[in-house]
Amino acid sequence: MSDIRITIFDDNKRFRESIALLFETNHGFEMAGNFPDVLTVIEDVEESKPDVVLMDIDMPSVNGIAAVKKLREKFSKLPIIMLTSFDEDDKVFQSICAGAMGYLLKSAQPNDLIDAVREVSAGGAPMTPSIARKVMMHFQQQNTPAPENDYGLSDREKDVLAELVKGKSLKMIADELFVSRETVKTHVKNIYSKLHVSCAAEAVAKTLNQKLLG
Amino acid sequence: MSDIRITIFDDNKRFRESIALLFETNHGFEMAGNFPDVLTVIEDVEESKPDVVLMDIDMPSVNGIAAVKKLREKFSKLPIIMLTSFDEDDKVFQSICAGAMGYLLKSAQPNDLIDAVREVSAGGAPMTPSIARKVMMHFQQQNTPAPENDYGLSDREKDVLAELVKGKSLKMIADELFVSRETVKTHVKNIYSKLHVSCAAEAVAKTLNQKLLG
DNA sequence: CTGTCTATCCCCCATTTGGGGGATATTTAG
DNA sequence: CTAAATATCCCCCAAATGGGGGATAGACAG
Repeated sequence: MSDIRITIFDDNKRFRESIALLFETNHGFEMAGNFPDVLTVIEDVEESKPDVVLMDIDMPSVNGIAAVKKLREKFSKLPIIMLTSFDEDDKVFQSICAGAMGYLLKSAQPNDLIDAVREVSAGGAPMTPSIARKVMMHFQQQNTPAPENDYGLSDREKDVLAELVKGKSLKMIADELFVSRETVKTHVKNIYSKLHVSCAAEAVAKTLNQKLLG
Repeated sequence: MSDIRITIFDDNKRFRESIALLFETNHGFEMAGNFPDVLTVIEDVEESKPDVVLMDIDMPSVNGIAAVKKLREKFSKLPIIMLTSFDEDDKVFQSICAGAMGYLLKSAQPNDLIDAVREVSAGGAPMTPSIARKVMMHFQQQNTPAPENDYGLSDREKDVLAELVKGKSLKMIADELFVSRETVKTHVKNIYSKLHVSCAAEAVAKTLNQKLLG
């Protein structure tokens, strides 16, 4: 097994040097590159050909999150670990969405860093427990149907709404549900009134955005 | 600091006993309950009052995922760690969506189990690296706009589509964009044709479901 | 029993939508 | 330069939508 090649982007020279020292004195790792900014991040990565990128989240001038986005577009599978001094929720989430696979505090122990790099290059996603929990919570929220927030829609109204979401016309819905078009129309009117919307498109948008249906 | 109380649900008696032994012989832990099935999971948890629940994902009769859902509804903050013999993607995802906070293989080392319980009760989300990665990937997909999948919509068409998603009528869109209603209509026609849909509601559904707009 | 909620149906009718034609100007690509 | 996209606008017209009104029957609660 060949060494894991690491490229780091961080504006702090001291920190870059400690990292370089850390990985060069450990077997199985090799520094590939070492840059103070992300102005030419794509080229830097192309030339240094790292297996793992370490990216400072807070850099003056161009910020690390934007750099992650760029890298993700160009190198879709390159593992990136974000480094930050503080536990800043917002930025961490933005990084994750931008495509970073891991997230660590700079204050982490050298051993944790080493483990994280190993883990990410083996297909894992190293992160601090508190971040992991936040990601999970967010994930759950996104994937659960409605809590109790159905605006008091009746079962039948939900049936109709489900068909509306599929793009069906009143007539098609009437056929699907074996009732007259007029009945569907009444349900639709009531749905609009309960959801406080005034047309099908808006109802569909609200339904999907708020995950009103299971 | 008081002990961390643990309740386990697993149909395998041997396994339950090993777990009990493991936690009883380690300082800082205490077995609260020990059940072979989840038939009365709510009552079991109410009575044993655990800080952490260990739940086998594959149990005969009633399955562990459904049990997690029930628990999550009743005890919204109780940390649950899923245990499984194999790395079954589907079930793991279902568990996560159901509200489990952690996920481990039964073949994990005793030490890992202990760490996981500590971590989850401290607000973390212990899971194997490969699961962490999958969660992250899924998370990213859900939170990124469209890759290249915009069906060849032009910029202007995206503008119009964005207004449609807001539930605006053709006339309103025309005013928003300072063009005539006819222009909007043409754009809408082209959008329908590019998205292969035939009405506003369907276009909105497709747009939101596939996150076609940033 | 009475009232409310729900699902079902009906009518009228103005407005909107969507499908079918075109047309022109500008920009982009080959 | 020529062709393809793109953005803008126009007309016709059938069909659908949405807003208003009202009605009946069953279920369920107080």
